[in-house]
Amino acid sequence: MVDDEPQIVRALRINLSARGYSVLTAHDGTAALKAAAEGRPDVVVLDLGLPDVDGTEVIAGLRGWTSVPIIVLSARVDSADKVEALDAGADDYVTKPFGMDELLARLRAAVRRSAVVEGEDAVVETASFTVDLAAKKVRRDGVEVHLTPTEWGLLEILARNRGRLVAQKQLLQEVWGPAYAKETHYLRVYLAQLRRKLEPEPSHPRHLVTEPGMGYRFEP
Amino acid sequence: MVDDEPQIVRALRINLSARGYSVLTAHDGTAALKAAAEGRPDVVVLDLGLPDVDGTEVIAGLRGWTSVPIIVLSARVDSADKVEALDAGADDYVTKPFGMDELLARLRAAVRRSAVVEGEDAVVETASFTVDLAAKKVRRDGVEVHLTPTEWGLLEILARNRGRLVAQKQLLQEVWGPAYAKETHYLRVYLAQLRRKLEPEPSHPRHLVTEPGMGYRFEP
DNA sequence: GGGTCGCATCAAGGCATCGTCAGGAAGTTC
DNA sequence: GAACTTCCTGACGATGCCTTGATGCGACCC
Repeated sequence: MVDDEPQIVRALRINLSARGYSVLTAHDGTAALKAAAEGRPDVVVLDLGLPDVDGTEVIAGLRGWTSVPIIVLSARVDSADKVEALDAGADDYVTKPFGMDELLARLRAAVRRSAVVEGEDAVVETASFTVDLAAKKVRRDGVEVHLTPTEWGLLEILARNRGRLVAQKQLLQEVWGPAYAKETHYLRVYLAQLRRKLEPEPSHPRHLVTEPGMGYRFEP
Repeated sequence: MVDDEPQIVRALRINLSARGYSVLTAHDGTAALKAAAEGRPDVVVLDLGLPDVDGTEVIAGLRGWTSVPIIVLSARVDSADKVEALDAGADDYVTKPFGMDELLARLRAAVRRSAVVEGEDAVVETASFTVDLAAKKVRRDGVEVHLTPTEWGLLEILARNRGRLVAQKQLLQEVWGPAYAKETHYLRVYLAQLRRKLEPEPSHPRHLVTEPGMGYRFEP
């Protein structure tokens, strides 16, 4: 959050913090570039009327090394300014005075967009095997293990809830559908298959643990 | 370009065409969704006040299968409308009347952003063939292999998601359109053609791998 | 000790999905 | 208008997955 007007910085900080964002602030362009390099923000809100350097130079300075979303704030409604800032690499341009709702919505849109880009591969590791949730791959001792759709469906839910107990009913409903909530036999068959494929000692599972009477737990 | 006011459509078409854009137009939401599915635009400019369906529904309809940038045009300045449209998945929101300069700058910004996403390694190599995503060309043993548009569409998605499993539904929706999500037979036919053209042993594919019941995977 | 309940394991049949081939419709090019 | 390309569709056999039943084991209650 880059602005030289303390009251705006303050208002934004309060609003953003209340919504769970963590906020870094800077009051001029030089400090902004430094803070961005150190803090690696997920999105930048940049006021154009800074005391030291021109706003477009800050944009250019950021764009030199990062594609972080930049939302420009400005009191200037002249379209030439907007064009200049956007063409310099800004992602959005909001004129002051602005509605907090709108700024937050534009912020969400910017973050959402860049989240898609990152598409990080969430990988869950255990002592004996590795689950790549994005690629839908499982490796054991480096070699890839083939899973059937049902096996993968089960493992995926357990891995996404790793460390937590997942109820039998939930597993059945999410993998087989709402009508199968009581077919607990399916779980036994497929958990046995998963253990045979993944556990070092299938009969003494260490990662795919049964919680008798309740459900199953993935222990990383 | 989706708007029910002919004069706006006309003004935009002239301006955009003069700058080298090719423009598809639609005058209501239904036609817009159809045109987008067929024409695969690089960016969508969408007026919210359409005669048939609500604008946010058009946004939702697009977001169901594509992440194409959507710039919303609207006469409504109320911030609640902006928030609704942006949260529905729009990338930008411009209020009428708008400056053509500004709209064009926002358009450039939107296209630039999505270009960055695409700018991953443009060349994907395997042991037996090479895919050049930027040039849309495939070479095998140095010689160029001709692919039909559909074959290329499939290979492109798989190559961009190399290493990752791509669901059948996603392939069908992105290549054939949202209405074809269940025509899995198409995939079998075209994967067979791609394998025949690219794999050393088409009946034992090593790079275009089937994951039964789930989808397909490109292994570099 | 007998009975019940929940869990693990194994095996086998039915059936959904996959790969393949081929023919015809629609559109393009010359 | 003929030759060609591309796409869609149907038929067929084969693979492998899901389901289901049978059996054994341990924990717990009576």
